[in-house]
Amino acid sequence: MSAREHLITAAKELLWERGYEAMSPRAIQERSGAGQGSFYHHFASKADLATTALGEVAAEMQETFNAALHTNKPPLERVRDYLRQPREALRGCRLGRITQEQALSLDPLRHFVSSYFLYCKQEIAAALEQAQREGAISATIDAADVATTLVAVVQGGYVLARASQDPQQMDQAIHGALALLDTIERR
Amino acid sequence: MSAREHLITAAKELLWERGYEAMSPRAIQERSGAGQGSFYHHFASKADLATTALGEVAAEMQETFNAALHTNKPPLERVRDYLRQPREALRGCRLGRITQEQALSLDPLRHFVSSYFLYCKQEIAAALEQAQREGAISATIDAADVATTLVAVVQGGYVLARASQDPQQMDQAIHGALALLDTIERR
DNA sequence: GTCTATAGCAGGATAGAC
DNA sequence: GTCTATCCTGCTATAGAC
Repeated sequence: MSAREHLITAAKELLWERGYEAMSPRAIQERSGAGQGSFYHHFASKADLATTALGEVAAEMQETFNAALHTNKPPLERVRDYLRQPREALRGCRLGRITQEQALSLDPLRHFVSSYFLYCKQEIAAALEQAQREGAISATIDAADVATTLVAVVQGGYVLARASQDPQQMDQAIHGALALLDTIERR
Repeated sequence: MSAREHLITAAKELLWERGYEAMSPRAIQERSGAGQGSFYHHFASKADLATTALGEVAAEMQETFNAALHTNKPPLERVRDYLRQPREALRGCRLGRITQEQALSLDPLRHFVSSYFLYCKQEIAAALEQAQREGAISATIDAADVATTLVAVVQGGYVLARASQDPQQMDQAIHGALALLDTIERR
């Protein structure tokens, strides 16, 4: 692996562990094994490296999301699969965390985050609409609203888990959402 | 208002706007109109001032929460009132934001946040249980799980709103939650 | 209680040699 | 491409006068 790739890998780790502001070029260099010279040879700035790193993170997260939502299962089951995906609740969301940082003002970074959430919401809404057409769930609910709610539950689950330093908070939030989903199902 | 109070007020504002790490003693002094001397005369450190400030914030937020939940309305309606409370979605949650900061390792700060969420969850769960006893909602759902889900929706709503810089994301998440709540209601 | 001066350190980046 | 040395700035806090 080249120095450039080592730097990106280190940045992805540190963005998750500490966030953008708290990720110093020094720390990136130490973790990657690359020196100052390599850093500023391959990237114009810390923001530049972070953009590359977060882009990779966004791509990975979208793939993970698709693994749950793009299967041959019935649509409502695919939504449940998304909710039930394993998550490292205490580490927080790799994209959502940017949301609470000054770095949110860096447009390229924010773009990755908002695009990811938009994608999740749209795919979940599409699945819910399909479930409605198939008569699996109530036709009166607003699929887009509920899709947003479900994505919010996951993000909120991270917040609650970190606040109490208890990963079960995420599980509880997810279980509650699954229970509510069961209720709109027609049997 | 004394210099001490000016400092606390400024810290509360800056904690909301920028978070703990990005809130410099300099900025607090400038906004409060107090000098270095006053700062370190009244508080031992930035962490000390932040603890005092966040304690006041937590108290205010609990009061706001109680305004919705502690009324004479039917329990399910009180839960809805909580969800429908006005929120400045783009500014984020004054307590939830700490969750994504290094400052989470400062135990006094984290305590305010986790206590607040615990309180909200318990009160909402109690209201849902009362609704169950009154036969207003399905008796089969787990009130504690759903209470956690609802608190998570609000926190997630902040995340989504900030990510897209669109306060409507919060409204959408809340609407979806209200729609799901309607579904568990017995009519 | 409040002021000014100052210290020590880390962040982010540049320069120029190799 | 990578290294070391160096720069400037701002953060957090202390010192000591008033």
